[in-house]
Amino acid sequence: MAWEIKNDRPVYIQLVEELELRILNGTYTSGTKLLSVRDLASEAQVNPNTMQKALSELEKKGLISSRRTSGNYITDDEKLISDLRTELASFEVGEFCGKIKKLGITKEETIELINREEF
Amino acid sequence: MAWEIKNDRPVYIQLVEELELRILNGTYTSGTKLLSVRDLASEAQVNPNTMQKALSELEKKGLISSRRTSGNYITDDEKLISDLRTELASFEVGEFCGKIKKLGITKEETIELINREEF
DNA sequence: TAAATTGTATTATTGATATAATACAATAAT
DNA sequence: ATTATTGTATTATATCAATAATACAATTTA
Repeated sequence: MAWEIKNDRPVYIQLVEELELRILNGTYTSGTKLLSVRDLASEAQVNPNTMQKALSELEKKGLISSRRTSGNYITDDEKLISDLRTELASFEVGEFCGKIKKLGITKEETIELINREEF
Repeated sequence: MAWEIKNDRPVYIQLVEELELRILNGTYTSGTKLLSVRDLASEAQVNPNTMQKALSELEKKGLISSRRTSGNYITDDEKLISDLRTELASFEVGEFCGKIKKLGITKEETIELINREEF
């Protein structure tokens, strides 16, 4: 799977975002085991330490749980996942509309632009 | 005017974005003189060196021109401003739709969410 | 003319981030 | 029982970003 890591922001932040996205959109199935730190790091072509940092952030959010010698597991709390997905969507909409509004684009123009996009 | 600088990304990048936004949306009038580096830095509560770095980025883009002992002037090329505004709007729409799509939100849901926003 | 303001450059210091290279104890796998 | 794998921790190095503190020449302002 594609890991598009850029140089414009801290790598570990981008890893957190990508991992979270994959949990929220179901790419990583609730309750299942994740690849190991080293394998994930290899896949994303980053240092294992950096991936470890990202995973520890995800554990803080309750999205994964790390079992010492077994691996990292996606949470089985599907309501948490669903709620966070809704929350993230709302956040993105708010951020986007804030930017667009500041540019002086109207709501109608915005919807027109979105209608031209492929989904 | 409000300068909302956060810690999540390089400060000078955020300054470039805010300055560019103000030029594109007309807050800073085409052809007029800008505040001095020091005054802008004071207003945004950042180091003058950081503001200077942001201004030099804007000059690269052609949005301002610096005159040695006189000050920084907003470009009088209104077509450039208009074009960049359209370009930025398209970019934001594309980025937003990409994120929303990855979350598994449909176009209809997205438009519904936007309709609830204030503009 | 004298003083203040301008953009710009320089040097130094600090903190955050990323990578590298190991290391270890506990458990899983063979 | 032995080996391999796991998350985790440590130490070191390099780079970028931000701030601080000046400095200077040219020009504008008083």
